[in-house]
Amino acid sequence: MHRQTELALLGFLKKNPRHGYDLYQELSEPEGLWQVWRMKQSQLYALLNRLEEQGYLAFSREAEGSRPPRKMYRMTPSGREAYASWVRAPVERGRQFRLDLLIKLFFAHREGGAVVTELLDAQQAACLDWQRELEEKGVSREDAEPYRRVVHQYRAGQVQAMLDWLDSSRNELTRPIVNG
Amino acid sequence: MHRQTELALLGFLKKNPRHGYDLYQELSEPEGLWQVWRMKQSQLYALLNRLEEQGYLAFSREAEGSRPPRKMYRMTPSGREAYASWVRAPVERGRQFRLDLLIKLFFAHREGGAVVTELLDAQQAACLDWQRELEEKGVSREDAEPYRRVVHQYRAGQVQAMLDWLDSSRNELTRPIVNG
DNA sequence: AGAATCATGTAAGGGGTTACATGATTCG
DNA sequence: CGAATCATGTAACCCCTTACATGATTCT
Repeated sequence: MHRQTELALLGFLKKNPRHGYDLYQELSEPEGLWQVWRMKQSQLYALLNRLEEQGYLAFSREAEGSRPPRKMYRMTPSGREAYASWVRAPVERGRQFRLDLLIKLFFAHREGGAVVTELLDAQQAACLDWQRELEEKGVSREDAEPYRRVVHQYRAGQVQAMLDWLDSSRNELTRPIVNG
Repeated sequence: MHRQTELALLGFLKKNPRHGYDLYQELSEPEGLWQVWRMKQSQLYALLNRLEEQGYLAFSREAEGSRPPRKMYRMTPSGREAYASWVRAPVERGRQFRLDLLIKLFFAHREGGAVVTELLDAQQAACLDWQRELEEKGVSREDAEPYRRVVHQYRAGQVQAMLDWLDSSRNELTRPIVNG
């Protein structure tokens, strides 16, 4: 249970089976996920292999003329389950914001409905917990060590920026769908 | 020229030669660098090996009774140079703040004098450049794609949080030294 | 004719993590 | 006597990146 960013790829396969090359085309669109998650083609193929080994994907080979036969990937039931809980689960560490949370948000948003809200709410709760922990550790200005104060202020600033951004994202991503 | 966090270790060797075990003791002090940079002992030994291969460190073995002989590391002139420019150089990407910049700050601060100020100034300039770039890319609210807006706002929020924190750190780390 | 597209991969290497190895000495 | 300290490392594994391989087809 270590690496799980790759579960995101399942989000591309919810509706139709697709093959790797096709997935890479969509992944590379500069208006989409590419803004936050970039990889080489070979890396995508490696991730698909892993997802298949883990039982989240299954494929059938479809020969077409002379080219290497396409591997048409489809989600397994266990894949659907893993994806559904992945996309709703908040990230725990601050460093996972930049990549994992933005990826989750991409798929949560395109799925529409309550998913975005669930994710943003859960993430906000997680951030508030984190903020409380930081305050309890309480390296306030009484602390004699300047470096400790600076480190603490860095973290506090990060959490606060995340909370602010979560608020603004709720406005951006949930209202327009209702009013459209 | 890829990995350079390890140059930080040179900062421990400015005054006296030290051996690996000793360095690990200081690195592990919970009030110091340990707050932001943690590693296993074996990792430290690996980094020291690398620094030696790169010519930044030299060592002499000092046998003492039965134990494995200490490798007393000292900086080479090239090491001194590399360290001096490392500690003053700002980080370019946002993700290097959490680790690299906080480490730089740790050493810049303990060295006292103008080094902290130089680092903070250079980093502020780099952040302002980055902020300007983001504004030029200008994904403002006219942009029709909600996801692009959200990604942009995330980045803008990050830069702003960093700029605010750099300001507060200047107060924390430069004034107290003058008034002491 | 040469480049880009289609569609899959393998190989090599860099970097980190975890676990394990060694063997005397000092502490409780 | 057993645990922690002192002081060095090696080995295995995981993940990602870069580069290269293949071979037909379609675009310019």
